[in-house]
Amino acid sequence: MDKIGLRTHYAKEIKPELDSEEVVVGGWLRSIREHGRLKFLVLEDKSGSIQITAKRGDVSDSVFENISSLGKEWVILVRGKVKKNSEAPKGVEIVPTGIDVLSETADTLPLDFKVKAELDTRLDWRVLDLRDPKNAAIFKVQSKLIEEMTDRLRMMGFIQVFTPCLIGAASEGGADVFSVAYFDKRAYLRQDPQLHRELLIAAGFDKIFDLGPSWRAEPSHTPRHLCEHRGCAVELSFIRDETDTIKIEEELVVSALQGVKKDCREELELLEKDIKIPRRPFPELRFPEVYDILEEMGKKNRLGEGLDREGERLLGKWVEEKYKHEFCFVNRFPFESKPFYVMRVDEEPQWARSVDLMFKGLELSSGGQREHRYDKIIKQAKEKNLALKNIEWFTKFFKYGVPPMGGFNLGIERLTQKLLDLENIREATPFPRAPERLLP
RNA sequence: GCCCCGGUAGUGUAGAGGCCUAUCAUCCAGGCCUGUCGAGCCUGGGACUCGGGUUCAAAUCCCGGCUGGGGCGCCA
Repeated sequence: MDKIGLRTHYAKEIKPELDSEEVVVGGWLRSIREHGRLKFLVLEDKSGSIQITAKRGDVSDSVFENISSLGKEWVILVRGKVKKNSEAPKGVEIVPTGIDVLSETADTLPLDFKVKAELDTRLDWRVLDLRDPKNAAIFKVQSKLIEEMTDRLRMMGFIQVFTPCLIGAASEGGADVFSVAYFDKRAYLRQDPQLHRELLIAAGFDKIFDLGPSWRAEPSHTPRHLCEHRGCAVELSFIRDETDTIKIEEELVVSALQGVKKDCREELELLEKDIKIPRRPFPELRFPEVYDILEEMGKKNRLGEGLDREGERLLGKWVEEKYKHEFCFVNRFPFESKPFYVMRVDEEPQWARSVDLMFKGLELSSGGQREHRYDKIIKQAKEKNLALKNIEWFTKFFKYGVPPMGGFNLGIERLTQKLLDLENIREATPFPRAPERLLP
């Protein structure tokens, strides 16, 4: 491809070996340091930063004087000559022959790299906030996580599908849904791509994944909830039981972490994080033993109860102490606490083949084996007091040949948050949607 | 949805009825400086969330609004 764009090099590509070469770099002006007859600029682009050095006499008077009129975060294009210099930060700098201003800023910036602003303020000014390489690094890591998981899935024979975000009937009950006007009808934003994945399995797709958003209309004021989040949602058929989905999920998580550890060195350094690759297999805890563990730790539970926040934390702590592991699967949740479509253990119907993946005491995903037998689905829907008519669009297909299947939906933002120990999940999405935040 | 806590220059803070003409850092403007490292020094600029109330006196106490955070529920 022919050379396109205004630049000849990215900042990172300016190396001492290019000494004396004419280059053009472009980016944001991060710092201006004036020392009378000597002025330093730091220009940063997506690749990194490079120092621009102007000595009176070494550069033209107009370039020299012009530097004083520039401001932080202006977008500039610098033409100049590369100079190898051991006194420069990376052993190299650029002596400018011309500086073009592409864009200026208002007087005072609403954020300041030197002062740690509150998250809410940062999010109000998110675009500027993301210019801090530390904040941008989060999304380079996130991109890698997704890349590794989807590469791995494709390697294992999964194909990517898109299931609808707009649905005609609120699917699961439980979580509240957003409703939207749909011509003269009411539609809902999906809470989970779950049911349509099952239908594709019923169609014979065998191994699929959907990477996309889900919405929850819950006014959750916590550092781990968003109103809009993304999931890597996997579904596969002809499984022996829910432990097959566990194996796939484990594989994905380990691959993702290995990829980040290998390819995100600079980002992890900026974020001051070290990735521990989890030992396999991950511990798997099952109900009702989970009750015993919690009781051992001083928490009483009612039979039929799932995990609450305290339970999650205690379990995380227990696994950390007992197995020295940050991950664990929790299996065989009480059917009482799960939706109608899960598969129960036939011999012990109070327990479901429902699996959560926990990471550092937080639920990362939900899944397990789904009920594929029509009669059972109908029976379970009745038990949950669902109006059969409302779910007929889904259940009717199970009369026509559906194999055993299972899957899970792994929360991308939660994985990112826990992996990087971010205090708030809102830091793990560029433009978070929370009960009080719909802009920018 | 329930409970708890907060809101002071652009940003982050100090402040606990009169010591507030409001602290400090950063920021912005101007000045000095030939090797800085998100420089340093000097001068200047910039704020009490809004509306009521109590009091001789309110950033400070009380009530309400707006707004943000946290805990729980629910969940990815």
